[in-house]
Amino acid sequence: MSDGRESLVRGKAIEAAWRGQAECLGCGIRETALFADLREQDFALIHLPIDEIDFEVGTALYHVGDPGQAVYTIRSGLVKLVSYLADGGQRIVRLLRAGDTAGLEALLGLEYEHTAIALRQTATCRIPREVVTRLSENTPRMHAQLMQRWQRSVQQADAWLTRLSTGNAKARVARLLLLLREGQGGEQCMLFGREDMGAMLGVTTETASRIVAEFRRTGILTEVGQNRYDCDVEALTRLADS
Amino acid sequence: MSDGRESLVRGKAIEAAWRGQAECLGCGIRETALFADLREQDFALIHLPIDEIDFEVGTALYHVGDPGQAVYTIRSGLVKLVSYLADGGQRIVRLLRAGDTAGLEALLGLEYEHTAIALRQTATCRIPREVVTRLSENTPRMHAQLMQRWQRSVQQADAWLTRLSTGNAKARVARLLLLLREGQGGEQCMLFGREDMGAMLGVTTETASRIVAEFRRTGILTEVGQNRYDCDVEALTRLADS
DNA sequence: CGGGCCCTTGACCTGTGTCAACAAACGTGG
DNA sequence: CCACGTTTGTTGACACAGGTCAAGGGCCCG
Repeated sequence: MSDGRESLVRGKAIEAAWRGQAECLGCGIRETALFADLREQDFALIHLPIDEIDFEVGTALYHVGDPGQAVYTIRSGLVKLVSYLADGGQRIVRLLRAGDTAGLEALLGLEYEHTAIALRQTATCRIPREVVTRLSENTPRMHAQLMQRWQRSVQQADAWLTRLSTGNAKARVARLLLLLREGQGGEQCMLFGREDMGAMLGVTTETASRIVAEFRRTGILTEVGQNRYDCDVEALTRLADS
Repeated sequence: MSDGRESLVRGKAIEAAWRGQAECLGCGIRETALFADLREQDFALIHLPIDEIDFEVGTALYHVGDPGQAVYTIRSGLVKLVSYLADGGQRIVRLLRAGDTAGLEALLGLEYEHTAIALRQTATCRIPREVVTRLSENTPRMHAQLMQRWQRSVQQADAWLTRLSTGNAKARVARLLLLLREGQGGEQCMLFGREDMGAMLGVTTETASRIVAEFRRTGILTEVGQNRYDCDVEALTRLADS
């Protein structure tokens, strides 16, 4: 079970000291993050601490239904957004990577819509809601960035439906592999638990397992380490649109 | 075939005269629309014509790939957002109803991400991109509304995945019917072509047809007119979470 | 009245879910 | 560091939901 609530018990979030505006300004990933377009003067508007928080694999950034008090910029790692279904099952509706923003709904004063769980060791910046609100009231640059973030979320959600939840199981797995490969250069890609794969693709754990196993037998995937695979992009692309 | 491109040929969009700011101010559905929170002074910022455009059933508001020059507020009717798949098939990723906004991606200078097609006679207001841009640069009220629109899109996309693309076909149809019923009071709901139903649920036309037919035989649905059905909400709710 | 179009239904077959067993990997505590 | 229990991945057998292909019927429109 990769249930976030349980995970919180065993895992532990590591909270770093407040870095403050100087750090934000010089942040290594700022150009891809929420604060990308901000100018020096804008940072003076930050009046609340922005914490750097790391999450162990399996721990939750936040849970569905929690009051949304902050957004999170993903500095590195991988986060799944989980929706729990009426029947108790779960469905992963999106993945967030370095540069992505989690919990935008907090900016509207809403509760979080999903549970966000780290799939790998993940580094984040926790930005209090009020900080973003104040910035976006005072600079159109923040405003534009927010629109882009929202648009990206919608686009990813749509792609998730059309690419990962459509077609037969083999094609879905192929598309997922291709999606994982891009965004981490090279021909390699890192997989995760079969249960999570199933929850992303809308198939059972067994089906996910069977297909990965078959891909390995046919040489489309070659294990090069702990859940790390080398993949035959050619073959996958062919399978992806079938 | 309910292909938007063909539809444009037979259908015809009816363009009304420009109503201008006075009309917007007094618009009957403004409180639910994009301009909901605007104040009187804000309307002075509108410097381009906002056309009222009606679309016949089957005609397209815009096509995927078109340069996004405007957003559309749906005044009444029903619009499907269609994504075309690699294999030539199509998938409906969302439905827009009165008060919803279509084509928000235009505000970022992007091409339209989908093809938007009227499922019923639909009345819209076409708002040029520059109008919204200028408004949102000058009033935080526009800004807040836009955020809400984006959030709503994401939420709907996620719900589409978890409710309409998960579980067995019967449950999906049941959830679709419940979704159609809400938002048009009463126990009634209006269906559309089986092909469209299939494209929404990720099943074939035949499966959609079979299930609707079965629901009619078992009395869960009762036809009360041209594609209009009375539905047993109890039974549907039971089927929906199975 | 004739031609399409869409809905419905049947027969058949394949893909996936389900249930169950086992193996491998992992973590934990002695 | 090893032994044990737990979790996770793999595989098989089987059943069934849904896809596919094909035919027929109703309805609207020209």
